[in-house]
Amino acid sequence: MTTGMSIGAIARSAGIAPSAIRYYERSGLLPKPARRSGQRRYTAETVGRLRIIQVARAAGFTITQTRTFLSGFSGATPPAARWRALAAQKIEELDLLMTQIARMRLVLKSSFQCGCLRIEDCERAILAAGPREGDAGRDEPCA
Amino acid sequence: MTTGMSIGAIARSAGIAPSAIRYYERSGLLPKPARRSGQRRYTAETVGRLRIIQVARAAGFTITQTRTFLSGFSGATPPAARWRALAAQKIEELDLLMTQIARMRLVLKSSFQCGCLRIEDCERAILAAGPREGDAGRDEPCA
DNA sequence: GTACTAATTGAAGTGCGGTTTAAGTCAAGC
DNA sequence: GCTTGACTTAAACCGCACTTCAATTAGTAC
Repeated sequence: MTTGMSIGAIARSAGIAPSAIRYYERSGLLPKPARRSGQRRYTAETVGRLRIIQVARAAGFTITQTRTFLSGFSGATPPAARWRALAAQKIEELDLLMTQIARMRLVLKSSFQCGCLRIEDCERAILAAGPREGDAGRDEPCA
Repeated sequence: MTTGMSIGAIARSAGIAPSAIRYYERSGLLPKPARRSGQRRYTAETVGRLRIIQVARAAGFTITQTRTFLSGFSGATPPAARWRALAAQKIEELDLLMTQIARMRLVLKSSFQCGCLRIEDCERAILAAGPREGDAGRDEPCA
């Protein structure tokens, strides 16, 4: 604690490989940490940072987008225009993704509840609102 | 007219590259279509199939998972055990993903509304509901 | 027949997100 | 001193999901 955590320790506590952490550092997602005789020393703060990175990645951010995401918070600077645009665009993407996932979930759920779903039903269920159009409230309970 | 659609036509109408369609065929996501003098001929049905594939991919299914997903509906066969297990597991993944995306969306939204969010606030917001992080299928049997 | 376009193939290439490898450094314990 | 184990680096490698390439063929227009 007083000495800081090694890369192995922080990797274990974040459930991630040391190689990934080095890769994130190389990619500019993590700041270069202090070193003690050549070895990286991290604080607990970095664990939180790693978790955000994991969530961002799981939400579909690329490494580059995640870097922009993180740098949107840099210091006390209010989000720059570039960051704002990215955020707005990403929100739209996330909304679309959410509806698609919701539909996919519905199909998965109903398909192994009723056991009689055919692929044509699936197409209708998933594609009900079209891949682009924001159709409201057409949640079909197939089961 | 009843000659069916060319790969170029179906690619345009699905908003996807012909090369991707051939790749899907190779990967077993699409059945081998009829041929007229060597060239693939598709029906409109395949457009729907392609859309499902796109949604499945967008929801995070790999090609292999998508194949299992599609084959879960094969013929009139009720979903097999393998498919059911995949579906159950995928639903859990999707649920986790949904909550994470919702949080991410919230953070994105609030961050460019108030313009004063710091990264520590972000960590608290995103990580609020606990670090139940998704699996990456990292268990590989050494066979 | 000639030209042009869109299709065909297998093989090789690409970009992403890491992982693995090879060779070496450091601190501790025997 | 020697060994052990966790770390360091650059560079090579990997799997995925496609894309691109090169050479060829089929159909249509003139």
